[in-house]
Amino acid sequence: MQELKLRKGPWAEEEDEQLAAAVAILGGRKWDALAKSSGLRRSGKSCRLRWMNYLRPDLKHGNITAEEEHLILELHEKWGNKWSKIAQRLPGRTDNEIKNYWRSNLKKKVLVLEKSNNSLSSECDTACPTSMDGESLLFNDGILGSSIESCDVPQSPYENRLIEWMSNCTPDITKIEHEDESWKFDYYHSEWISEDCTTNIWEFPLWDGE
DNA sequence: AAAAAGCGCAACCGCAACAAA
DNA sequence: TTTTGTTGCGGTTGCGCTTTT
Repeated sequence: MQELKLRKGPWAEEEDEQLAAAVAILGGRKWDALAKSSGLRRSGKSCRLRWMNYLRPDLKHGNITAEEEHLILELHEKWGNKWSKIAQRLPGRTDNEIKNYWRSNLKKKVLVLEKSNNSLSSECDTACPTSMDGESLLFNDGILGSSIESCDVPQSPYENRLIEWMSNCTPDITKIEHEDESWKFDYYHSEWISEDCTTNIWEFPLWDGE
């Protein structure tokens, strides 16, 4: 008996309904069995992915907020590309969503800022303060914006919009180090906080003792 | 106005870890 | 203990839409 060829590519609305019904009855486990018994011509793997990344009722379907962006940055700095681990700290967000967001937004943002910092440090040394009272303040968005303006470096419209966006958005990406490593800079409130500070601004703890 | 480039996102692929037989 | 099947993860791709030239 020849098996029906499995479907690939975008999911149709009927398939979504069929999958949701199957999960309601069989539960979100045993994806292979679910795929077969539901009549969907999809692999269990594909069903799982569709459910986890799109159909799950507890998913958020809006834009990533500034708080979430900040948390992603913090956690990515700490854990690297451990997207599923990062996603666990952002309820309603999927690893795929965070991964895509990082690739399309934050990575570029970080690279541009790093690149800007490098060029500024060589071309506009006087415009970029590098230290303040024992703290190594490499740059922040205000300094970056004004420094770039003060430099005679040609910019494309795209760069101008990017810089404008970076200047307006909060929190920004900065690289600030405190001489006491147990202190972290709270980008959201723009202040230094102690790592063992009991007042946590986040719904979820950033440091889990690892 | 049209072509090219950029972007965002859903989905696929390969691999490793885990569980069951 | 080994084999086989399933699940979960991270990287990558493809496609449609938007923006730029």
